[in-house]
Amino acid sequence: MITKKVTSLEVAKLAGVSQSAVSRVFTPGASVANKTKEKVRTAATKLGYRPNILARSLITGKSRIIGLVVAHLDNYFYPEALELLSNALQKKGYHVLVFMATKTAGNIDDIVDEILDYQVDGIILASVAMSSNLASRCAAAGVHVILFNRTQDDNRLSTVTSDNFLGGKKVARFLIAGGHKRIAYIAGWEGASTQRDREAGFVDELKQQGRSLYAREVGNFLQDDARQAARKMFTTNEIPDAVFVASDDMAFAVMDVIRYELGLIIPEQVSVVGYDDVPIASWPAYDLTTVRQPANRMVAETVSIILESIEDQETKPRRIQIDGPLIMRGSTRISNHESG
Amino acid sequence: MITKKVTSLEVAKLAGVSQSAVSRVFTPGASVANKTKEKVRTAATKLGYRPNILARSLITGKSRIIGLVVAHLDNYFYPEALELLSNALQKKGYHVLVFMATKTAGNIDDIVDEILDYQVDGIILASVAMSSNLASRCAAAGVHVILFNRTQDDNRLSTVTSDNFLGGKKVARFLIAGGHKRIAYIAGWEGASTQRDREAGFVDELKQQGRSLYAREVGNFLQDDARQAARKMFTTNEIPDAVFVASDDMAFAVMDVIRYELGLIIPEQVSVVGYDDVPIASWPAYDLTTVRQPANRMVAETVSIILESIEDQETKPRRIQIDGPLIMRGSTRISNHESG
DNA sequence: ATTATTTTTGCATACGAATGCAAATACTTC
DNA sequence: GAAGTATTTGCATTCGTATGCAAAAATAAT
Repeated sequence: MITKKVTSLEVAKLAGVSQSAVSRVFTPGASVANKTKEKVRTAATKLGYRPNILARSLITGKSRIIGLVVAHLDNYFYPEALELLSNALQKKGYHVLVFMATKTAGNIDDIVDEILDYQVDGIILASVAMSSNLASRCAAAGVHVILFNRTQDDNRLSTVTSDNFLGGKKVARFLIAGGHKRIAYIAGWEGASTQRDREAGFVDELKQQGRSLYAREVGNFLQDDARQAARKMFTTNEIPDAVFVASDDMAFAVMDVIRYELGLIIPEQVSVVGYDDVPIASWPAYDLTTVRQPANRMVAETVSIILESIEDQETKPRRIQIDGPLIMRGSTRISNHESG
Repeated sequence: MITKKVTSLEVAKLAGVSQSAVSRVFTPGASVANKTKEKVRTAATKLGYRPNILARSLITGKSRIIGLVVAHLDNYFYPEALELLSNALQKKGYHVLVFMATKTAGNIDDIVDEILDYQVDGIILASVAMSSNLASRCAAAGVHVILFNRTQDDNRLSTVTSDNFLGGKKVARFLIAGGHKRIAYIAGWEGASTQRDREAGFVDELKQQGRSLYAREVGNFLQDDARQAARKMFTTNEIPDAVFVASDDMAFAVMDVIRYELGLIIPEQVSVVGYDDVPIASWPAYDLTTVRQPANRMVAETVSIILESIEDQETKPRRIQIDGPLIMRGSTRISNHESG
């Protein structure tokens, strides 16, 4: 197998022009006569020439690569977000270099170091936090960092999330209006800002209405932990009549335990609410009431922030919160008058 | 924001050595005295120096980037595979540049062209085919291409799949042994080799046992189409008593239609079998009998093929088929003696 | 101590494309 | 047709790192 990379020089030779001319033809906005553009184009297609992005990056300092760190691909929200992100960036001529954050915490910094090695134009951290020391290094390298679906108190980072606090409030309001008396919560991983904000909003609204949490367990955004939490929560004397689960993914596991292990009826005996509105939530088997995270709008914001920051290095970090509606489905009863 | 990239030259200056020395310190296997290695290392960490992978690639011709084209991230099998792939390659010092194949066919070639622009060391196409013309170009560029979960008659391409034909046979054998009389099939997209092989194996085994398909519809690997197919298939006079659905993802949609739209009982009235064994298949709400595609082994093979082909350009393409077990769960009845 | 051998080092160049600059060409305008 | 302006073009250099080669230094052998 003969590795034959066609270079601009060969094209130049064939077209009878200089290498610079070839480069200019492939550089939008450069000064080239139509005549030579023609010659170069035909020579290029004849040889199958395409500019070497890596070589170009070396000069321009722009690689058209965006680094994406993602964990939890097992939670449906992230594949969806990844697909949207990749597509949106692709349309703008950028591409996504993927880095998996392994579950064991603490290695994010190493990963970001690896990312920087590739001279990426920007970094997106999906549901992952970074050390402030590393944030400095990124800033020094001129690489804009965006947290997707997570916030962090560092004003060098942009963040894009849904309005988790408000989302939590909406759920509380809805459950109270539905006549629920014993309202419980199954938390996500407590280190996550999304978890904290959802719970804060939820509890805040309960308090405003003179209520408080009837029960609380931690599911860590993991299905196994969520199942454990559900077992514990629903094998007490007087079980909750409603539970807000911090993510859809956990909510499915909780519903399965409630129905198939404990034989309880949803929503008659227990209402369940999730968060995310992943596609499965609308499947009839779950038909889960949940707060939608508008992935498309979150992605759109993320992309626009990142492109802006690439074009204008002086862009200030932004913090976007996108409101998402409560999607009412069959996993919750509206009022307890019939069943209570 | 001052973009300050640290170069090997600056490190060299600080360490009091030549640029080559610095380079050698970061090139495994190069000849450097321990003393200078020390000096360079400390100077490097002091300045926060890390080699520029892009510049390195220009020289070595190796980018340590693997291009991955993926469609159908909405089918759980692919996020899982992506995670495994990315992790495995990460461990070997490679990274994955992701390209989404939009549903509209035909543009794969353009995408692969874009990939080649990044001077990738290899290309993985997940559930996607390519034109033979493009296969030639990749071969010419010295880039090894691997089809993941798809085959194609082109001996320049490596392919890694599960043994779909055998998988189909296993399902047929199992359904017949379970006493099913009216056995139906809901196909995936007919352009996909996986679909064809699964169906071929399934029908082949039926034939061997003197049976034939009782009904057949096409679901195109899409949930919407699968729902339509199910509605059509199960609103006839005498409905099938078993249906093999070409993917788990479609099978879930089919089960939902069967249960919640048509009010039929699974498995008493209909047995359902899927293909893939995605995580959801084991959730109690579905508890789906299915053929496991061993994603981890498929990924391991893929990675080993690609690394091998990078190290040794003369590697011949390989075609791997991995056997996967039939996972028996509650969506199928074992024998019809009780219910029939 | 001297020579032979191995290891280490720096020099210079290369990778492939982009770009400032000045020369060359094309186009206006009178 | 000459002078002036605008557009194209090529030359030479640059980006940051790797590497063949020969000189230098360190080590081994005698």
